[in-house]
Amino acid sequence: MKGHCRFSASKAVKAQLLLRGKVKLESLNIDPRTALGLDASYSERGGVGIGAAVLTSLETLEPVDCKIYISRVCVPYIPGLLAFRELAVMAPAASPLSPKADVVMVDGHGIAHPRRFGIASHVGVILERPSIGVAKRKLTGRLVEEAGVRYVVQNGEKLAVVVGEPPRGVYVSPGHMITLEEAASVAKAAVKPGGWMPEPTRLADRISRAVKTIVKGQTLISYSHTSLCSARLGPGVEDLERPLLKAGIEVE
DNA sequence: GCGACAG
DNA sequence: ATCTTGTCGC
Repeated sequence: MKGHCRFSASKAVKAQLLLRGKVKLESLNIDPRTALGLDASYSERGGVGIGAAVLTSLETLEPVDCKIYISRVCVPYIPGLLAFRELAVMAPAASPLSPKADVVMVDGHGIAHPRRFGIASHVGVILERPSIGVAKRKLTGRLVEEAGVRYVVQNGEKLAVVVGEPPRGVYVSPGHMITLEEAASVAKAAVKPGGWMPEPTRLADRISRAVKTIVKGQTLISYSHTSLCSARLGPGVEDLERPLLKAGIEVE
């Protein structure tokens, strides 16, 4: 039987309004050497979510460690409330690695959000780590160009910097414990030559998608970085242990 | 009422 | 984000 899913959008909004008071946008004050890239994929028919956290060197832009968390999901996607859907699988994947990361980079917006509390801010506050939002599309605000730099602006506030040329570009906004300028600088430096997405979130995206094929019962042909990963399983997906082990992914 | 709408 | 066939381009 499918478990009940209770989710109140109005209560979620209230939680955001409460938690956003914790956000600090002060300077990072260091040169970050590692970033933890976060993303999630879903096997919708099974109602299963896959959260991936990839610790990435900002010197080499190569992955150095990876955690996967898989669980049933039931919260719907509602624009502005993305975090409530993704955090359930993203946070458990991220917590063991976040102490080792200088900054957390999340697929989605930071303060470039209607209530200034996108998923990257939410993650930063929860993990108490500096965080950056990297989104492929704009959620709120308008585009303004200033001195050759394009910003997302709302109510006179600069919320995000556009890195690259959309749709082959990303909107970068601070999540927590970092400034807009620093967030943009870190994200830009994490884009490989010829690439358009910063490596930490790009790697998290690729790995979570690779694991999704296993969840769907398909065979993972080969993806070199999955061997770096270890997975943990939430309630209701214990039957995935075999296929994951067979694909070379350690299960804790 | 209308347009916009991360993943 | 996911689903999904063929199709267009490097």
